[in-house]
Amino acid sequence: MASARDRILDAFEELLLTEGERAATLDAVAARAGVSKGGLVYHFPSKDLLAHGVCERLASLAADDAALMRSAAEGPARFYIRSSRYRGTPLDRAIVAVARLHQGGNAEAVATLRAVEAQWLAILGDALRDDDAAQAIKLMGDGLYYEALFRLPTGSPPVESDVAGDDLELERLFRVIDKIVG
Amino acid sequence: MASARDRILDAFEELLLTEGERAATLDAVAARAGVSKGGLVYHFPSKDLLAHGVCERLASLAADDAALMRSAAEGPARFYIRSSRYRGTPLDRAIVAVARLHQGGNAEAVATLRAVEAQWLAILGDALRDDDAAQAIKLMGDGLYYEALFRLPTGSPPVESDVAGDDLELERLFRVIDKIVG
DNA sequence: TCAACTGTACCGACTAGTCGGTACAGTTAC
DNA sequence: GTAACTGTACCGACTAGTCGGTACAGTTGA
Repeated sequence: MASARDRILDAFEELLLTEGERAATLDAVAARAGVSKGGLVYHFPSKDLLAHGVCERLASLAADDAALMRSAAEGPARFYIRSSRYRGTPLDRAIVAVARLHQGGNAEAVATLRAVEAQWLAILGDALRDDDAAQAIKLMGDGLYYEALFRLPTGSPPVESDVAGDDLELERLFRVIDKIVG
Repeated sequence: MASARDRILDAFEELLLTEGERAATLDAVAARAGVSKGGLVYHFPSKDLLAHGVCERLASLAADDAALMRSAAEGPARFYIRSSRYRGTPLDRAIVAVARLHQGGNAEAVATLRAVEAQWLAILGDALRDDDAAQAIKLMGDGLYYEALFRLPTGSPPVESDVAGDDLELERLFRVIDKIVG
């Protein structure tokens, strides 16, 4: 079993994803993590520190992802679009969780997301050597996340979408991207 | 002076935009609208009905916008990208307000936004006769809104951005779009 | 014509419940 | 013996919604 600290962060993320920021109360997080409220507070003395934990996790996962993106065989643009589709990876979950925190007015969440996105845009710009194309592709990726943000929340099933159909959609987007960068 | 009902809806939108969903409490809305809480409740007996008022307003503004988009001289694609940049128009404000309501778990908000977006995608598809290009352009527009959603909130200045610079960015996006639809 | 009444618009104090956070005594595992 | 908890009781701030009341323009009927 994962450490209590990790289970608490997982539970917080999960609640942010599936129930929204308002429902992610300390009591609810403790219950889902299988610890008492006292136990939660032992690890995270305030809710801000809990949010900080999720932001840290995002920053770390995003740094790993950036490294993969730079060295991806298919190139950063395809890699970026591919990974912009919500797939429930740890990085996906962290991004959406932090986006929800931002909606709740958490300042660190905005800064963290901005840093992550700036990094992506920089990698796209470096690889494509065309700032306009990089910006356009970045926007398409943002759009995919925006869609995910609206498909996910409030008690719906955990989004186990049609993978074959999604791959088709991805191929279509790749063809459009080829027109942009070509 | 606008009717109390309209002032209340304006105040609710404004608070959703600038302070976020959590801060848009009944007391705060009443104070900003210049009515008492009792007066607010007279017009909107529950918070859900207040949200319903904003959703109705969005649906109406979006219908007007769809008509303009269909008959735009520059074509629906350029019109869509142009209007996807946040400019603080009544439609912009209504969209962001409803997006924030969605984050707060309001079911009607999701449905309203989905309907509006489906309409846009349909218009793009009809005009371009290319579903892939339509989807890509739709994503770019979503991405622009996603950016706006993250630039706006939590006590920041009301976003009066550099119009000349933005127009340049728009021209660059248009050139990318020409590659897609060409 | 004027008293009685109706409906609309609004005020502000209050209530019941929720949430973040505190406090602390006791338990378990290494 | 100490770190990592559990369980419970509590507090203060805040929030949605309630409720009794006010003001006043317009209508009705003798």
